[in-house]
Amino acid sequence: MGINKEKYKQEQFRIRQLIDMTSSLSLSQKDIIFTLDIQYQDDLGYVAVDMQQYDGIHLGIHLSKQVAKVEYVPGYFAFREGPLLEAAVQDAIIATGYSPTLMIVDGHGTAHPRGCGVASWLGVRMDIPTIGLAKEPLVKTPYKGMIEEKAGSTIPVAVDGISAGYVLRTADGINPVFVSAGHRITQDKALEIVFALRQNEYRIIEPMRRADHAAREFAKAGGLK
DNA sequence: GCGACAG
DNA sequence: ATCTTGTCGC
Repeated sequence: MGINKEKYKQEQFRIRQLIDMTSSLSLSQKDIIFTLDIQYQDDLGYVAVDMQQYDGIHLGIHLSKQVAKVEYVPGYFAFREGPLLEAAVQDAIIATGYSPTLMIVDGHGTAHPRGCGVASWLGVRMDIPTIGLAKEPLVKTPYKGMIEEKAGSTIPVAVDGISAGYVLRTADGINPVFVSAGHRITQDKALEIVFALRQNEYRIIEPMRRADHAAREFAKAGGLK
């Protein structure tokens, strides 16, 4: 079963109009950040929602299993993973009582061919600020040989001449990551927050590493059944 | 037509 | 993303 790309494109264009990337989100030390990651076993997603305060205090991780109903197609990732993330976040809020001031999503926000990656999709759907944080680029942008080796170095990314995020070196001499606004945040603020969350010499920020690890362990345990 | 293609 | 052996380096 292939997906209906035309129908999804229209939905991406519709959501793109609703993206707010001019609001200047300012986080306080006690504001809560949810960082999301999923491990799959076919269409069964093991979702980990890491919860921490901006000051670094870890609040816990909420786990839930969600079923994907759409296949993965590059450029349409949000339609596969978005619904699982939304359900998992709702679960986490109900189960823990914590509500996120900001959510960090494993994937792109505006750094997308049609300016509407999974982080933007989720942010607009839930009307919560989001940041897209990806390990690989989706929109081709030159940065190799251009970005400095030093942690903190950046290269701006543009899609159709519009600012769409940054390539960010999170650790000295290590492959960069790709940061972009999801919703209700500026590109610069998204960059600033991701870099502030980098507390070690790892490429992936701590909350994302925790979510990734937790989802992996969860899938390993759940997958034995 | 060919290659590229978040997770 | 997932599958999977070996290998290099701290």
